[in-house]
Amino acid sequence: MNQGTSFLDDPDDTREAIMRATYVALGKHGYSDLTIQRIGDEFSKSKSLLYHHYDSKDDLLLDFLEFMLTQLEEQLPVYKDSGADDHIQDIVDQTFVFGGTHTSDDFARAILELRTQGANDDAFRSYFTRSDQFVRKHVAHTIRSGIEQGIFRDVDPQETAALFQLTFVGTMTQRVTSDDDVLEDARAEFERYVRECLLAE
Amino acid sequence: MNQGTSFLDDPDDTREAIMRATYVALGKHGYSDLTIQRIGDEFSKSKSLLYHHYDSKDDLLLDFLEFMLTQLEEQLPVYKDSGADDHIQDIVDQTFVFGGTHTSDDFARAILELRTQGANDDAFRSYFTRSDQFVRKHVAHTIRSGIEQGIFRDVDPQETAALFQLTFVGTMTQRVTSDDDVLEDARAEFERYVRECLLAE
DNA sequence: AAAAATTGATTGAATAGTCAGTCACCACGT
DNA sequence: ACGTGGTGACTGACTATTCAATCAATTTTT
Repeated sequence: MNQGTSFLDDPDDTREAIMRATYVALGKHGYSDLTIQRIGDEFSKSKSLLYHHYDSKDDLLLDFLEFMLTQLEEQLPVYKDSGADDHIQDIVDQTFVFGGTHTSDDFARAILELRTQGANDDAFRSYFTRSDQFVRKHVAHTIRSGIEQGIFRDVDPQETAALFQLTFVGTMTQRVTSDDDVLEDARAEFERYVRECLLAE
Repeated sequence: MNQGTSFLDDPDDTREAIMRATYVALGKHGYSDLTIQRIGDEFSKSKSLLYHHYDSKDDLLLDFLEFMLTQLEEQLPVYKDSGADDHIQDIVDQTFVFGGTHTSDDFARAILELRTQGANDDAFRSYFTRSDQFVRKHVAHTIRSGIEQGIFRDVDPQETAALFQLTFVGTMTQRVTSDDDVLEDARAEFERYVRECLLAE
C-alpha cells in the first residue's frame, strides 16, 4: 500500500522517516546507485521494514517522487493580491534562488535526478507533467492579473508563463550539472527581459 | 586505454560500433539500468571485448560522454559572417528544434541522462562545464559581432549568451521529461524577446 | 611467429525481494 | 484484574539473480 491509507494513522512518522532516508541516500549516491540497502542504511529501522510499507522499490520511489513534488509546490510564493509585479519578482528570485529554505543544491539535485527518470519512465513523467502545468498556470494567472492591473503590458500570459517555466527548469538543470557560473549572468539578462518586455513603461 | 590512442588506428570502426551500441542500449534502458551486458547485446561482438578496449564501465561511459558532446558541438550552426541576425535565428531554431538531423528525442534523452550524472560525478560535470562554456562563447561572439554590425542593440553579450544557454538547457530538459507542450509557447515568447530586447529597432 | 582481436566460462560481490517468526499493544469477555 | 486472541510494526537470515570484471584459450591479422 502507498502512503497513509487511513486518515487516522499516526502522524505519519514512519513515512516521513523513510522519505528522509531516501532523500539522504539519494544525495549520497545518486539515483543510479540508489539501492534499497542504502536507503535502509540511512533509516533507523531495518531494511526489511521498507517492504512492509511498500510493495517494491518502484513503489517506494514513486511515493518519494510525490513527496518531493509536494515540497516543491509548497515552495511557490503565495500570491497576495497586492501587486503582481512584486509577486513576479518573488518568482524570479525563487527561480534563481539565493537562500531559500531548503533550496539547497541537494534539493535541486534530487529533483533533477527524479525528473530525468521521466525520460524513460512514464509514471515519473506524468507526475512532472502535472506539476509543470500547475506551476505554469500559477504564473499565467499572475501575469493575467498584472495585465488587468495595468502594470504589465498586453502580453500573452500563456506564452510568457511558458518561458518562465522553461527558465525555471533550465536553471535547475544548469545549477546542478555544470560549474560554469552562467546563472548570475542569465539572471541579469532575464531581469532585463522582465523590465523591457513585461513591465509596462 | 581510452579512445584511439594512436593517430594511425584503423578508422576507429570498433569504437564507433561500441558508441553506437551504448547509445542504443542507453535509449532502451535508461542510464540507471544501463549495464555492460546490455551494451554487449547491442554490439555485434561479444561483451568481453568491451573490456579489451576499456578498463572499466566508467571508462567506457566517459568516452561515450566525450563522443556525445562532440556530436552535440558539431551540431552548432557554423557562423558564416554574413548576418549575425540570421545566425542567431539558426541558433534559436536549433534550440527549439524541428527536424534537425539526429535531434530526435532519443538524442536529447541521452544527453540529458548523461548531464544529470554530472550532479554526482565530478568527471562528468567537468565535461559539461567545458561544453557549456564553448557554446556560450560561440553565442556571445555572434552577439558581439551583431552589435558591431549595428543589427543588435548594445546589450551585454556575456549575459545575453547566458540566457540563451539557459534556454537551451531548459528546452532539452523540458522536452524529454514532461508531456506538457510548453515548448511551442515558450518559443513564441522567446522570439518576442529576441525581437524586442535584442534586435535593433 | 608474434601481436592483436575475440570469446565463453567463471568469480565474488551486490542486488531486489521473501519469509518465518518476534514483539508490543489493544480490545474483549470473564 | 486477568487471560486470550488478534493485529501491525519490525527483524535477520535467506534466495535467486544480476552485476562488473577477469582470464585462459582460440582465432584472426600482421
